[in-house]
Amino acid sequence: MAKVYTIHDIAIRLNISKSTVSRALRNHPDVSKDTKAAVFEMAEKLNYQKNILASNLASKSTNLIGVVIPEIARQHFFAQALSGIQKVAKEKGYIVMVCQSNEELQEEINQVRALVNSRVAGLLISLSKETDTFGHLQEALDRDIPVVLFDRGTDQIEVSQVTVDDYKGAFDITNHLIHEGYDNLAHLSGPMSLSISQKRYQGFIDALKSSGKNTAEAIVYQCDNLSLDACEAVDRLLSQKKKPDAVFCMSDYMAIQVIKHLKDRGIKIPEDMAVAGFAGDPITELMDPQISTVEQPAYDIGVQAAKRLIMEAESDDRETLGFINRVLPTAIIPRSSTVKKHSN
Amino acid sequence: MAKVYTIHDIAIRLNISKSTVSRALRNHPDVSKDTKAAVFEMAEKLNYQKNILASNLASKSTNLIGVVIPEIARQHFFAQALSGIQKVAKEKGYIVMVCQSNEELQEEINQVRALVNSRVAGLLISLSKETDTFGHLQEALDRDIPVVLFDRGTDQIEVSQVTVDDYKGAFDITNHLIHEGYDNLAHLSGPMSLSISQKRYQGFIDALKSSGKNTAEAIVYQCDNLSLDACEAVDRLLSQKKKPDAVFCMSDYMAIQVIKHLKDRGIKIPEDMAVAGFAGDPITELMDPQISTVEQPAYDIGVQAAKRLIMEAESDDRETLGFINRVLPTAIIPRSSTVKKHSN
DNA sequence: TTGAAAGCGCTAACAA
DNA sequence: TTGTTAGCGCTTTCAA
Repeated sequence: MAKVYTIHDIAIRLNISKSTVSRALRNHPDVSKDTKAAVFEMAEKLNYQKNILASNLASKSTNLIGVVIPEIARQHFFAQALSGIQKVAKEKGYIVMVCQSNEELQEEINQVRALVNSRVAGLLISLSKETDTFGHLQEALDRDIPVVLFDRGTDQIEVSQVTVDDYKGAFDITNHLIHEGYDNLAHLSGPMSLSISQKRYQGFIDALKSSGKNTAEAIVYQCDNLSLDACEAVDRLLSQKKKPDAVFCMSDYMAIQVIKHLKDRGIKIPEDMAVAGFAGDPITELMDPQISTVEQPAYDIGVQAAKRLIMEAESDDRETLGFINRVLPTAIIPRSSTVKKHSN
Repeated sequence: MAKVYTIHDIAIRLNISKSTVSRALRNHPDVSKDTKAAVFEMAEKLNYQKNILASNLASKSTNLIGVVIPEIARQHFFAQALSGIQKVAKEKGYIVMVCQSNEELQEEINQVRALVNSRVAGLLISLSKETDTFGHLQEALDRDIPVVLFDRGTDQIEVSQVTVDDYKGAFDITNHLIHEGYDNLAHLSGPMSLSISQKRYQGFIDALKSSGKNTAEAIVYQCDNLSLDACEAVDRLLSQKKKPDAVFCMSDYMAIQVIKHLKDRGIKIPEDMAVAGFAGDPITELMDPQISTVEQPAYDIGVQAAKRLIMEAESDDRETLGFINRVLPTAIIPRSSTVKKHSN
């Protein structure tokens, strides 16, 4: 096993003190150019690598950012956001630790605790669908660890948040449906515990209202389980007395599944039923038909959330820094799953 | 800011020594039941959380597992494998740090270095497509940090590996194509720097051979860029003098894109051209047509790789432990993208 | 500009 | 079974 050198080894060899080596390595201004040069050279020569544990322990701070997301599989959004986070983290010299809550509150709590115990510099969290209590976040804040919520936020606790305009996205895509001539709209919503579900639902409802539709009759099927049983959902849609001619799904993955089941039953899309999703997953463009969706700036959400977190982590006056609540724009992408071929 | 208690605080309050508290907390056998109870009670009362940095520094070991994967977006496989890793890690009390290399060698090196500097207990790596040098892995090994390669391995360095039977999967799916009556097969391979590309390619070739086909004529289009330009690939396929009637793509994502472009040109699948993928991404089942693919035990790869890594990390005699080279089975899933409706 | 010394919070001999 | 002591490798006063 290769010997691991420490600042002590460098100090001995250079006949200077540990402290000077430590300073030199961190590019402290109070170290002469020559000493620095010598230290760096020796460090290079010995292939010295700073012991981060010791460094963090002594300085009482880490360069770790903890990220907790619900689930990474099947969610292109989170993969993208993560890339954004990692890009910023890298630029600023932080290391990212990613954990999944699997949409479970208890797991989210465990992960946050573990991260807090690892003395992370800050926490980036997208809430699980079960999260209706926020003590675990408060614990982090109490320990002076900043928390920034991204995509899935809440107004139950005061922290910075970077989200997307879910309401407007839903409103716009619903409007698009209406303008395409669909008359009897349905919505497959997510669990109402999630703020994004609520906002998308509200956007849907308000778009109906603003077009003078009777929202009482609007068909809404709430899928508490995000990986819905599309088969059942489709059954429900088709068994309505007044069959819907368009359905707005709260996620792209839902839309994909719904489309499959509709096609299996010989239902033409969009002629017999239009289907729209939400998220802007690139896969929607590769489907047949291509799926209309609401694009989210996933990467950018990650970037902004991470930037803000680091700003809060490095601030010496968090009090006056306050919190931000950034809402990034969404954009609808109309495609053939909602646009009839000869309908214009 | 909430006060953070240490073992010192507990010791003072209980009028015992720090060491006893430390032992009690770790459930050391040499501590009386009563003392333990008292310590745990006080720890609970003060909401004591062990400082992992200090603990790790003193014990010269961490409970961190570093994972480096090429890219998480668009790769259901890695998301799944990650879940398997996290499950095992959690069971055994480890924390997982995930990094992406973005298929770049330099980035992979950086991540490995960062992880090594964080004194991880072990490294789980799936090589980037550019990785053709292994000094960074050797550095980790030299520091006595075990490395286990998963999915994307190499025989250039001696470490444990958990992979999948890429060769057989490719062989079987090609055979399936042949048995379905396709005659002129093409293969869209990945970069040959990747062992998985090589093996899948070889499986394809050998299956042709074993059926007495002329492999010299086999159409192979190598996509060095994993996110291939499907449009171009399809062009190439269609411009062959002897147009292929089936194409085996080295990934599901490739297959999805190829299918889209074929359909755009009015080519019927599988009548005019059959398309098969590789990976077993659940999305393949939701596509139209459903895509034949080769299933990989993604979650299980993660589980096995993590178990092995932890075994190596916790072993006090790595020498005699040696290395393993576990190859998990693949299974082909024939679906309608390769099975003609009335073809049996 | 440099060094000495104390200490971050914990673990781990060694003694008692 | 418990306490004492000495670190782990670094940062950070305080003095020089």
